[in-house]
Amino acid sequence: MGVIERKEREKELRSENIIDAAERIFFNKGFEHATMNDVAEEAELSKGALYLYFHSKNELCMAILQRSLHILRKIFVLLLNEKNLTGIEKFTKLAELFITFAKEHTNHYNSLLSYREHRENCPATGKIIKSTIEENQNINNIISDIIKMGQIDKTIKKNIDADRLSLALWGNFTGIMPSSILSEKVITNFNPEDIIKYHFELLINAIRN
Amino acid sequence: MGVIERKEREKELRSENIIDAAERIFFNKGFEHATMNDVAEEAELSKGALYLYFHSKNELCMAILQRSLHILRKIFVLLLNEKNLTGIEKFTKLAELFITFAKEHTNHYNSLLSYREHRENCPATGKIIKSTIEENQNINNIISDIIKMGQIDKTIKKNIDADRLSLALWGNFTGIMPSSILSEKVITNFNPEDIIKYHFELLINAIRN
DNA sequence: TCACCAACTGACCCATGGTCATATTTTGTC
DNA sequence: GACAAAATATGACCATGGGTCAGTTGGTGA
Repeated sequence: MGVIERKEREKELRSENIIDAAERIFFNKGFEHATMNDVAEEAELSKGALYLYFHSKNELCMAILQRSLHILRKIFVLLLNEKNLTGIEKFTKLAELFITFAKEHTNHYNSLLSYREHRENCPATGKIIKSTIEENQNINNIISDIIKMGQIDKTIKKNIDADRLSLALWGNFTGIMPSSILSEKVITNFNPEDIIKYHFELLINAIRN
Repeated sequence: MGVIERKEREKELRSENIIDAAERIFFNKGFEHATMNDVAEEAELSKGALYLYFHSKNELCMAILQRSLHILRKIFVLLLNEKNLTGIEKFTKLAELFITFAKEHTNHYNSLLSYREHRENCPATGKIIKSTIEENQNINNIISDIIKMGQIDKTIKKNIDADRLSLALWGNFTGIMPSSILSEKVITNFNPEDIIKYHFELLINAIRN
């Protein structure tokens, strides 16, 4: 009797459906202006039911953020496993992929930037928070691994600290600059893409063997 | 009769007092958990009075953020005007100063990271938003100028794009990584300081003449 | 002394996150 | 099929807090 298993699957499905609905609502109205009633309606559930699956509005948001990280990780994994590319070539492609991600998954990219805002209001013990941290860690490891591959195939200098550099890059990727301050046209004519690419160029020069 | 002038001064003073109170409350309770009633009480005013000086809670927050930028700018101006330092030396000191700022003005530093959150809910026409953008622009110009000084005194490569590099650095400084994701002990043993310093090291290698 | 006006007050409005007693559906048992 | 127990869902309700506004206060200038 796979009743329990089926129920578990259904519960998982409901949860995913709620996140789907939340994405549509949050991405459309913005986190602050979207209400839990909106989400409930979109999910074809009552508000109370939402709270059977998520502790709070913030946690629901973290679930979306986790998805964003998941998408990005999958993209990076593809790069990591690609044959016929040297380490430094993969490293170069990182910037490109990230820009593509920001362009093609703009809403998800933006969700990453509100990590702080939502994270603070979620208990650290939750499953969602844990997955989020795990995804994040994975992404850093992938970047780090790409650098290390470059050191093995001798296209990246041996003395580069792969772990530190990967963290620095990640910080740069998710810096608030690209999407907010920079997008104030008043401030600059450069677009975020420009800046990220230029920054990468300099780093590549610094680490190339 | 300087009555009008005096009144203007007093109004300005009130405004500053409110921001003082708001800092004490927001920095203590956190933006989300602090209420306008708290701020009003701390400022020894009624809630209604706050709204004579600031359009919204978010705008009050932007006023704090503007102060943060102002503090940081003053620090950077000192560096810019320092004699007896070459361009590359000043550039090197930028990282140090920023880390010091983050350590000694942690609350103000954190306020910078919530730019997006508050910015979205403020009309672009407001005086506070304008000053914020201006301070931001100034800081970018200072960083850019430091790089250009290095190019003049030949300690920094001629072909470095000062404007783009300054924006990339600013993005890195205000990335969400340092204070949030990185501070999850689970993820890494490095502290933000480490990462920023290492990143700078690489860049310095790349741009040094 | 008085009219005026800017500064200020705080009771009030209302939107919304979150709760909970109740209702509905599903499941297991006989 | 009947029925109790458990799981799931409902939506009226509550508390909170951002924001408003009719009314008060007190300084100013005539």
